[in-house]
Amino acid sequence: MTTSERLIQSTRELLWERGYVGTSPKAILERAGAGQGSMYHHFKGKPDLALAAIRRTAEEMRATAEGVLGGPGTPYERIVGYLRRERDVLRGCPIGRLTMDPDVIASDELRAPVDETLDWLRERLAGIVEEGQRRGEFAPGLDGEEIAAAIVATVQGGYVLARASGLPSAFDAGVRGLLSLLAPPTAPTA
Amino acid sequence: MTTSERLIQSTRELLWERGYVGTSPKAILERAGAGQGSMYHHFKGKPDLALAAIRRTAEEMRATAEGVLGGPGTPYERIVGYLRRERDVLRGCPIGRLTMDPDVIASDELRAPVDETLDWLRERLAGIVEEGQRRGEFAPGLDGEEIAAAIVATVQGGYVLARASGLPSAFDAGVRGLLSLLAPPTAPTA
DNA sequence: GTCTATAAACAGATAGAC
DNA sequence: GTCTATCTGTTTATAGAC
Repeated sequence: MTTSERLIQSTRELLWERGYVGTSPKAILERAGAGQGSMYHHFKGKPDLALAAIRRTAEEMRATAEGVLGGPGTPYERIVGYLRRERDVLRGCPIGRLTMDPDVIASDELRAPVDETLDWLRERLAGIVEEGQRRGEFAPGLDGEEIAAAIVATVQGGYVLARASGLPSAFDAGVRGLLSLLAPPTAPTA
Repeated sequence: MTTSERLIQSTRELLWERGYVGTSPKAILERAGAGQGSMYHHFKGKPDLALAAIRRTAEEMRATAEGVLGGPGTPYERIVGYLRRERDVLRGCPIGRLTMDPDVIASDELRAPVDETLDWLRERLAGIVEEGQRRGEFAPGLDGEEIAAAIVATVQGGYVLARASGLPSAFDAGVRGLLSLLAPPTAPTA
């Protein structure tokens, strides 16, 4: 792996663990096994390196989600698959957590990939919900965009509950609650 | 206001704006208009002051929530009232955001008030959901604890969506989505 | 109680040798 | 391209004057 690549990977890890404000160039360099010079040769500075790292994480997250959402199954099944997919719950969402970082939110450049990723996810889910409505799986009165927003919010908020309590099961409880409300009448959970 | 009190208030503001990692004693002292000596006289250090600030914020948040949840109205109405109450959405949740702070999560002492507050809220909502079930407002098959977890998660995740996009409406969309699923059959939204 | 002085370590970046 | 100085300011805390 190239030095540039090692720097990006180390930054991704640290942004996930400690956020932007909590991550120092020194920590990145130590983890990457590189010196100051390498970082400032390949990147303009901490914000530039962080941007590259966030973009990379955003790409991967999108690909992972698409793997489930674009897979086989009915719309409801794909949504369940997305909500139930294996997650390192206590580590939180590497993209969503950046919204609590003051320096990320203060920078339109750093915020952009975060916004685009969550927006894409919401739109992708909205389309699936609407597909489910056309198939008679979900009530026709529902608003696809709003249901999608509720789904994404439940996931992001689930991380909050899990990290607060230290229990991954807190995440699952929220997901089960949402799914029990969303469950197609033809296949009730109870 | 006493110096000790000004220190706590300044810390509360900064923890909300920038989190624990992003808040320095220096910034607290400047905002409180106090010197180093005052802080180390009244508190053992940054973690001790932060703990006092977090506890205070937790108390207030609980009181605010109880004001709506313990107020008049049917269970469904009180839940709607809680979800729709005025919020500084783009500022995020002063308690929930701390779960993304590595130093808060790493400390059982700092995490405790965060955990207790969200846990209290979840239990309070669970009781209200169960009350609604007894009144025939909600489907009897639902699990109160899980629905409560979904409600809290939707709020916490709503902040994430709003801050990512810079639009408070993103929060509202998620809330509307959840409420449309939760709406009692006797009073549909559509 | 509150202030300033001092201090060791860190943050973030630049300069220039190799 | 990568490295090691070097540099300015910050972080977190202690010491001691007032």
